[in-house]
Amino acid sequence: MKPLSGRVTSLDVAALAGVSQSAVSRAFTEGSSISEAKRKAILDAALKLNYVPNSIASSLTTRRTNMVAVILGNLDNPFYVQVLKALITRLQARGVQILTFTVKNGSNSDDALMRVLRYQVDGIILTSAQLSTRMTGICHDRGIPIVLFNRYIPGSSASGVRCDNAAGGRLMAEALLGAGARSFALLKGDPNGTTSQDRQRGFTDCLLERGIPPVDILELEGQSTYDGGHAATLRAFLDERRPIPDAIFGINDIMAMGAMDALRGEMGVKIPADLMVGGFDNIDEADRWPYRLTTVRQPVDEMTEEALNLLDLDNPGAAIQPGIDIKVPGRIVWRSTIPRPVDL
Amino acid sequence: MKPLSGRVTSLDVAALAGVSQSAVSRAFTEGSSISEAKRKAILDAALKLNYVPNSIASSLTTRRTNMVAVILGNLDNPFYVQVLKALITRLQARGVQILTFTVKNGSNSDDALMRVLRYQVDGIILTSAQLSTRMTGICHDRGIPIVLFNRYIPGSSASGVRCDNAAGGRLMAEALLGAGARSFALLKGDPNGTTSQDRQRGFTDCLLERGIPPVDILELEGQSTYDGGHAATLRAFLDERRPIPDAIFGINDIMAMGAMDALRGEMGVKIPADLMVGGFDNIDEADRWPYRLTTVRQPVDEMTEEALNLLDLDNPGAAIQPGIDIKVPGRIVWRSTIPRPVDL
DNA sequence: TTGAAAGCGCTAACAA
DNA sequence: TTGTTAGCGCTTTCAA
Repeated sequence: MKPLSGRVTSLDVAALAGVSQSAVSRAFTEGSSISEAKRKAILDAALKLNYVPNSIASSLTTRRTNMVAVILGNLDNPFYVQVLKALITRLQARGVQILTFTVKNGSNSDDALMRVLRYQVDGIILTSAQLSTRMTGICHDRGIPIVLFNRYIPGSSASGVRCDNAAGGRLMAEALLGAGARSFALLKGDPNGTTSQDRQRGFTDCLLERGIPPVDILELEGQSTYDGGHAATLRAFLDERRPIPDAIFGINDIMAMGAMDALRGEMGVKIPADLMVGGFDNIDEADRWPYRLTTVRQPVDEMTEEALNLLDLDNPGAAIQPGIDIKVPGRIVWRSTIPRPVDL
Repeated sequence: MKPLSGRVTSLDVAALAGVSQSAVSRAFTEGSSISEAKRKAILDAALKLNYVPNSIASSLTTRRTNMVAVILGNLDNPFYVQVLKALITRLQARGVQILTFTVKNGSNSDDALMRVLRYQVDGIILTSAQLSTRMTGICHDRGIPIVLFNRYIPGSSASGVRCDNAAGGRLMAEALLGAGARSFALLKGDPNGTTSQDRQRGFTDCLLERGIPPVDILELEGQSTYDGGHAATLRAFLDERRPIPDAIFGINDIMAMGAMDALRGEMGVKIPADLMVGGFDNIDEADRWPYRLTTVRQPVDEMTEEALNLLDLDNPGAAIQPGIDIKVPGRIVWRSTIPRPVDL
């Protein structure tokens, strides 16, 4: 009895093993009551027929797909690759499948969300873009937990985890001030992202509080990308011939790296001698020889862990908690782009 | 009639719109015969109820999930991130969902494949690891096309796309010879990957043919990672004090970058004055100021395009073609780690 | 163009 | 511990 072309179902296995179809189902379900002998016979038959249980079919009855959607903005930023990796690792370990989506940064994720909903995912992790209240509503009605990663929707009840971005921005301001900087450039990121906004705000607020006049904080649009950071730096200091400040803060590492390459590669600026630079994220590249970037570390592992906790995949039925907003603190990783204060 | 908690089905919509359930199904199916009036009424009702069609349920009857599995080895290599990005973009544009998997490099992907098969994916793209003939068989029996990306299984009938890695290796050997190199180091990658093997073979074969004695080709194990390339370089030239050769070829860019950082950062070697370096892949980072790496470009767009063609998602029923193996040529991208021959 | 009815492959009561 | 039976939410004949 060779496996016929196409599909082998539990019925085929049942027939070969001489049991009922439900017995087959039980043999493949953890903790189902079935005798060892029968299970073994069924597994044998299944192997012989190359039977693979159909999760799609079982999802229909169990109302669980064991799939989670991960919606990402920007895979050009290594930080989010790192996040994706961490999520995949954790989710895979739990036997959960990952439906991956990308959404252009700043654009609305409603479409992506709608498509994902059709697949009856058990949960959604969103690292990108806007989320309409209508969508939050739909997910809520359907009992699908949705977790925002490094993002929050002001006034929404969606849960999320994020780095304490504002505090991180302040940390960097303090670090730079402590190292003696008095004039600054701020490489800003995606204007729609709360993440960028918070870091920027924390940074400038702190500077202002410490008496730095607004004129001494030059704001540059870096688009959150390497190329954006590179281009903005060139434009400001080469094309527009603005004076080089004491320090530049890239709202994320990848922009800071773009700035560094522009500064050193095209303008011969020495870092940190001529100018200090600070980043945010602590991506792997920040530790490499060309950069050795002092930055604010985001604890990816803790953050992804918390995100999955919020998803609470083990408690399907559980009423979705109203907007829990977890803020994980970042901390400075000292490397060589900012002289470290000796007072430690 | 507010949307009840939980699930709204086509039946609910049918009730509200005053039509049969099958009419609702038709309203949501392209090219189904249904009157415009009815369709509009149904769509209205659906909107009112926040109805989202259940793809899981429809997959059961149509036998198509519109999901494709992408199995990846190594997201630490930016090249594969680029591949993933390209695949996501293309697949998403066609309305296909992506089930993402990672498999430890060199390990067997059977488990991942089995899990994926349960989800009745319409196709599989595999960039990683081994693939047992049993698995190829199962996929074949079930009519699931499987495409190997930059990999092939010698003697298997699985289709695939790859860069002409051997030819690329030769290209680099020629480039280095042309620039005057006579002694070499070869940073090898994953010993189980055909990709690495082919590049290495092409490289050494060419060198040998051109009269370079084997003693002048030092082989280093770089594990296909930045850290691996970095460490192997340090070990060979710093710890073991081997003489620095004229040139080093990193089987992929990320290893070459690791080597460059080790050479310049820890040993003060000048590139290309003291030693030339060649890479393979042409990842974005290779073009950046600290590296400006001369490398063999893999045409990611063409390759992913071809991969999807092989998948042939539009012809579900079509008998799976027997092992088509597409080889796309790479070409040298000249930058500054190898002096460019003037004879052009 | 429409609706009724029969499944798709599985799980989950319910009896035995 | 088992088998029987009734769905899960949809698509798809088949008649009307």
